[in-house]
Amino acid sequence: MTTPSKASLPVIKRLPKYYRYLKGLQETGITSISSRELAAQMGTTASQVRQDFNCIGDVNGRQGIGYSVENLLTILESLLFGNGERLPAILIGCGRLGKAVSRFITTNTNGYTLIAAFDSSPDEVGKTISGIQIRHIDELEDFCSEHHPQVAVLCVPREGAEQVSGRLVNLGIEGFWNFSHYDLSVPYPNVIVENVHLGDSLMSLGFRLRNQD
Amino acid sequence: MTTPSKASLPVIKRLPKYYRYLKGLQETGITSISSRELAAQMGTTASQVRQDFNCIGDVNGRQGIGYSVENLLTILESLLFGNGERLPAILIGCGRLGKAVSRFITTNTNGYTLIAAFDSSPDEVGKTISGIQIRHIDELEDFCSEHHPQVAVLCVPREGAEQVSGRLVNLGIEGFWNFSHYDLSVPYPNVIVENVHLGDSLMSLGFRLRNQD
DNA sequence: TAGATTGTTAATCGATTAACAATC
DNA sequence: TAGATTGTTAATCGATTAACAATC
Repeated sequence: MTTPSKASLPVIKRLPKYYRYLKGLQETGITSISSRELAAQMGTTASQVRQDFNCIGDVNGRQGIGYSVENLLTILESLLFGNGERLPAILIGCGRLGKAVSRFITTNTNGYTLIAAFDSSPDEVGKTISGIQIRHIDELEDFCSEHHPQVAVLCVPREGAEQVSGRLVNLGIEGFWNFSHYDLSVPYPNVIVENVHLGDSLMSLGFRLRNQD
Repeated sequence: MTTPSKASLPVIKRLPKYYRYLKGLQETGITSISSRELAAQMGTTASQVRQDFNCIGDVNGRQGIGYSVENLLTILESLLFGNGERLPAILIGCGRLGKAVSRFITTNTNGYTLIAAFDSSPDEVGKTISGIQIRHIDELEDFCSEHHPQVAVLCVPREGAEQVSGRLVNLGIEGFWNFSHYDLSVPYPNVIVENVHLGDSLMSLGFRLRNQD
């Protein structure tokens, strides 16, 4: 019996990659895979695969045979997507980028529902974006205390990002996806931020540190 | 005299954060900063700051005083942006997301110029996006061998990403910014890919490993 | 059975942090 | 000078890799 140790951040970051790769295997009808083969295909080591699997739960690997693809996917799905409920997300900023991203969220992601959109321009308020009425940013606090969105997608200009991210953190937003070219990790040290850059371009993803994995 | 050791990947990843923070200091008129204070403000340790600075070049810190903000910015700028020339970038996929991202590149990033845009739909070809005429994707090879773009921004649907990324790697593209919900690191192990995910959503940035830092 | 592969412990590697002499 | 701070070496910490008995 395994006592799954809490997965470290590097392990957690590898999980989506396992998930997508195993999903591909499942689609081609492969039902079982060894750590050695999985590692070779994914460009890592068999040791790492086994170490990783040992902290995510009861993977039930069978000596001489390998792991059940289906079983691994079930475990990874529950870790990555929880109970399958979509996280309620709100969009902040409904300009060109916000419009495209709202479409991206509603059509290309499985993990979220967009429940509201906010903008500071009176011209945009009342208009519809991906089937959702745009609200004025002043309604943010009232809306959040009533509907408790968990994720905020920031599509505001750089200058607005700092102020609005402060409000969002205070409102208990769990994570954010930030397209504002602004580094959110400085003001909120308790929030993990993944920054992605090429030159000085920045896109970052933030989430609160949870107690468990 | 310092013999700057080659910076490791974790160090490199921290550079943009130093850059942005120091830029903010410069704007408020601060000309000098100690590792201790910089670390406190950025949420790291003074040791790490000094270790990092020691591998990026001749930072010329002065005992008892600290580092010159301007000097640090100069060093970081040259590392992050090279000679200041904008990297020629091409956009693949001119749908809703592509349109927004093209705007984002031309207005919010300093490191790139968008030199071409491609789409597979004949309806889009010939139209203009952020001031650039959309070409048919079949022209990709010819265009690249003539103009040698260094970065590709992928805004195609997930299904198209694998095939087109293979073509781009063959064409010598140095880096890509990928909005296609597709993990590029599996097929190209020599390309460093930063994946950012929240649930099953994926955005990734890829770049070829260079010999030097 | 024999070959393959797991689960887990030990060894290695690398990154972060601490310490401190040098010196502004 | 005395206090502050660097540059750099040493110590610690954590993650990755190797090894191997257990066993399918």
